[in-house]
Amino acid sequence: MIALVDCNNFFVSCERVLHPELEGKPVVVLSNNDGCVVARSQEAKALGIPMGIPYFKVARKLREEVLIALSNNHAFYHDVSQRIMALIHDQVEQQEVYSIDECFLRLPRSGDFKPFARTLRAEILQKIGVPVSIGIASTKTLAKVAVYYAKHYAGYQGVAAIETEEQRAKALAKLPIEEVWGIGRRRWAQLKANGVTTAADLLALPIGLVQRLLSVTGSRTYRELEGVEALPFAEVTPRQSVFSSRSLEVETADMAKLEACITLFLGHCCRKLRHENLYAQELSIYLSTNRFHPKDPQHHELIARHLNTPPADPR
DNA sequence: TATTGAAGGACTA
DNA sequence: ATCATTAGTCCTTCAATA
Repeated sequence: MIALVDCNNFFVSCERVLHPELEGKPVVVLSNNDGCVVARSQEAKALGIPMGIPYFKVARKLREEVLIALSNNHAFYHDVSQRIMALIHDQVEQQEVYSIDECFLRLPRSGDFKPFARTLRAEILQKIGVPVSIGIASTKTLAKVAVYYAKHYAGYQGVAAIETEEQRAKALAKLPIEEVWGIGRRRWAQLKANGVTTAADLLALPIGLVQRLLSVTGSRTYRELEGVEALPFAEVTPRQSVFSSRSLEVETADMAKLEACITLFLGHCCRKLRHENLYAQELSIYLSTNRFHPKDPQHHELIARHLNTPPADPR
């Protein structure tokens, strides 16, 4: 069996560890340049604040003190994440850290998993102060489904399991297709056009059609929803690339400014590489115009160079 | 004909 | 009218190369 531990509103929960007075209040955390909302507390979601909304659109609510906005403190969130992951790691055979706020756990084939999950959840809350939701099922994708129920129905108290065929059928019949892991905007539209609105509807399609419509990844999702593992469980996921990028505050065509940015970002990437003892095989640089102004002339360019001898120094 | 590489895109948190 | 993240993975397509 597989469990998924998913931190609730992670960035906001981290801020609440430092500022307990934010508990119960509508809080959002902003992106790097305070450009848009990247995390929302339950209360902020209830106010109808969408994910990714630009700062200026919530500015009025902030002035009226209906909503609290915080700048993001990524180094701290990273630290909290590492403490949570380490705490969990000590209690399971296998752990795959999937993102800053989620990890998959490999559990024995059979057993009574819910008491374990409830205890783990309580321990993370008590020792670190971050509330988590835990989903248990036979595949990663079904564990995601279970987490969806753990988060959306208070009755589950943060822990939901799909352990029987009846539970699986019921969970999938009620799950909107767009909530399925791996179904994004594009695939949602394609499925809707084929009359699919729930996860159960997807399984009712012939696999051939799913293969044609959604290709390799879609077929994997299909099998995973059936309860057959189609995604690898990877304890170590070697990093493939490091990145550094920013949206510039003002548009510029000034080559000197762009060069300065690129030098800065390159230095940042090199620091990351050194920190993790990695070597670069390829260097790519991209530049993009503001794609949110579609009427302006657009230009998107990526250049890539293979590096024969991995450079030891950014200069 | 099979493999490789670049470009582009979908998706995720 | 404003603003509009950042970092990452994997897959597909198509053309060039062996």
